[in-house]
Amino acid sequence: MSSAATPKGERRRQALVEAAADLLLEGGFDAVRHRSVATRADLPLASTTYYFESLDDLIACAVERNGTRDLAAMRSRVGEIVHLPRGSSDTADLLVELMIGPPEPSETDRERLITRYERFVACARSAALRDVQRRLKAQVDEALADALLRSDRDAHEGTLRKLVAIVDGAVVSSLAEHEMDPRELARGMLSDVIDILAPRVTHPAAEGA
Amino acid sequence: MSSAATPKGERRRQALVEAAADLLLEGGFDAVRHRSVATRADLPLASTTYYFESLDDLIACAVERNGTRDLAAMRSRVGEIVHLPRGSSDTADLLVELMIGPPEPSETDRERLITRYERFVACARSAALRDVQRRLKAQVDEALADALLRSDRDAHEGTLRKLVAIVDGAVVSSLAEHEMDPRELARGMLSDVIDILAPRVTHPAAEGA
Amino acid sequence: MSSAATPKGERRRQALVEAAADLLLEGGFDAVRHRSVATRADLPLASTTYYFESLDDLIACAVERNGTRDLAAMRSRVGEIVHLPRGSSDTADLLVELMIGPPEPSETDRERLITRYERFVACARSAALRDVQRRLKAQVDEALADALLRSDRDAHEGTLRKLVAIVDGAVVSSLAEHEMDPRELARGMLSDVIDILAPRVTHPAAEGA
Amino acid sequence: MSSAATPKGERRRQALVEAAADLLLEGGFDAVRHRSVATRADLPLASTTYYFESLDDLIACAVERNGTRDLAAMRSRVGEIVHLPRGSSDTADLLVELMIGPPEPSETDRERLITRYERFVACARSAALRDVQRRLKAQVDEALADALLRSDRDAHEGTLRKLVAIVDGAVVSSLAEHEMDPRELARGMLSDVIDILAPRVTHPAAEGA
DNA sequence: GATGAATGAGACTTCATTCAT
DNA sequence: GATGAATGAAGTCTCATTCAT
Repeated sequence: MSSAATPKGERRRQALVEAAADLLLEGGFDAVRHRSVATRADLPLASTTYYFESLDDLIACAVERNGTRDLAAMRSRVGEIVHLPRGSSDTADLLVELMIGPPEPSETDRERLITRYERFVACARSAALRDVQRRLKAQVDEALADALLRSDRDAHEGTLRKLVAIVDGAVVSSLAEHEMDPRELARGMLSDVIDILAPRVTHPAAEGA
Repeated sequence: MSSAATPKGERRRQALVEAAADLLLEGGFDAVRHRSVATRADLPLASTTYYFESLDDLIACAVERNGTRDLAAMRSRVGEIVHLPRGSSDTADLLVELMIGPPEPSETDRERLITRYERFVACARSAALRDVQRRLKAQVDEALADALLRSDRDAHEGTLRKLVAIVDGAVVSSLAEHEMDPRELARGMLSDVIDILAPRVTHPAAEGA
Repeated sequence: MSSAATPKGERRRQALVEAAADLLLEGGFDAVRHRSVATRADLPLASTTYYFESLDDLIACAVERNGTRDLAAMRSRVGEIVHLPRGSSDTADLLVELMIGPPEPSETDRERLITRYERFVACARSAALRDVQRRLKAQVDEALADALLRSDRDAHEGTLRKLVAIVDGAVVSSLAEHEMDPRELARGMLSDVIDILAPRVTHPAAEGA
Repeated sequence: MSSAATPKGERRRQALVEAAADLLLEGGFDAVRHRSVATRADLPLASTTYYFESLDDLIACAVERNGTRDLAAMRSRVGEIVHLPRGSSDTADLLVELMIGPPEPSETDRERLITRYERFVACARSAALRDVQRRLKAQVDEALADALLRSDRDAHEGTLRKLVAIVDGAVVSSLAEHEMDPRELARGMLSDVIDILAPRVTHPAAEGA
């Protein structure tokens, strides 16, 4: 039996989380309802309250799921990049690549991005989501540090945080302007700063060269 | 009679927008309902559908109102600052002061900040809000440029945009961590970058000195 | 227009109260639900929450309605009795007649009686019902005093209260024994006591004779 | 092992009855649910339907349990009273003491009282509860007769029943008026009647003295 | 122009009971 | 024998919107 590893109950619970997470991506928080989740998961309506204390509880799980997916996507991008970038513009590219994803994003990619910042902002009014986010943030920070500070352990973590903030700010700006590509915006914003800061971050040797 | 200029209908419409904007600040989008708005404005329930095509329409107006309030607050802070900052850390202080507001913020200040980023993010799924935001953004950018590029018209607008992005990114991060002060976070992130970029932005003479 | 006296809204509200009151009679508190009331009144489900703050509110109104009906029935029995009873057993008969109703009671009569004591007991756990009951009790006491102390204003009200308590106690006992007629039980219990007390209550002259 | 006498199944069954009886005291019939009972008894949810045909069945058992507790409390009060009361007011005191309990009642005492009359009234609509009540009533009557007619076997049982009815009626009245003490009310109501009836009931000799 | 009245749709949740194990 | 899992039915209540006046 292939399901031996995960008992049926847990599988169903996860199906609901998955369904809720998908709805979250597609339609935001307002799209997550007992009914919509149950229908999407092809499970009875009452299963949503059977497996979760409340809808807020289910939503928190879905948010975490999407955060984890987001993180996994980021990590898989880290894995795909074998060689560290040499020049400064490559550093911008790399960070953008990791945080935002590939160019010519699919609709899903865009939704994933929107959902990430919806999550950040939703934390402002929800203690439960703040808990979720705290856990996620630690892992994301670690993944990014792994990828970008790998070759230079002395580089300021603080500098990385600034670059991340620039990207976050760029993306948030781009969300409000449909026609603007968040990658381009973020890349443009990063480049100048990186020209000055990044060498010290990732390529101390490059400066000496 | 001061109300002679604005006919009753318009005054009522504005009262509803005002009420909805307040609710938006206090409780986010979910708090804005026909009934809650009408009650808050002390007007009949049906007036909310009489003066607005739909709840979404009313919400869009309320979002714009809050954006305008936010902008006005920013402008009034610009007016309060007589002397331009001298050093680089002052530039960070100034930008933070303008974008985030005074230290030891009131609950209202915090709500205003949350609401701003809720607005940004909500634009991602609402074309109507994007329209609103486009109009607002132009004015905010102008106000910030006025204040910060006043003494150096040649300075890159692009650089200002980067600094703004850093603050936006910092604030978005801080929303998810209740205990973290967005001002401190933003100031810290700005300072290093400004050490390098800002002199060219606001104080070209300072470098020569 | 025959409805000029009571506007439509009020008529509907009353129809709901009436429906709820009937359900209360027929099935007790558990039978009063939004759906059952709306169906019975042949009105939309949402009307129950439109006209009443909550189901408890509606129930309180229905309880009051039944109390008022009960009182009206009692008063009409007072009206039917032209001559005061002469002898002691007549006093028992009279009180029983007034408080319990005619012999060979219809099913409705029995339900009315049950509902009365359900009301008393429900007050123990519901402050809202206590308020209702306070109002009703005053009127019932007055009606009974009117009927029984009419000819002897000096008679102790306290004595009447004791007789009422005996009837109440008798009825409560009879509720638990289907086969026992509350009238018989109450009458039997009253007679002995009345032999001694009642003359002083209603027929002081009789003693002198 | 004290539990050897009662097999596990029976012990669990009783634990459920106990839990349901407690809930009945604390919150009335509405508080008794499969889930609340199981949780309170710290037993699996399904045990409630495993050991009982239905919730109504479980409730009937709980009602009986509370009736038995009530009876036991009454009997223990009988046991505490060594000397019979001398005067008539003592008879009122005694009956009140036995039926209602000690002055300055605890919250639990009050709940016990409420629950007793909830039981009486609930019988009106439930044949199952009437069966329960029939059994209980016989025992209560016997206990009261034991205590009050002990010294005078010839005294009318009917008279006792009247006194009991007065107390029942007084308590039912007091349930609807939170601020009124059922003991005071019952005592007041009894005293006059007892002045006349009670001597013949409990102390024929006392009169001669 | 304005609004009180109204309601269909759907929200979240509870719960008695069944059933496979 | 026991129980974890499950769910259909129904509960209370909210709400955007319509419409007659």
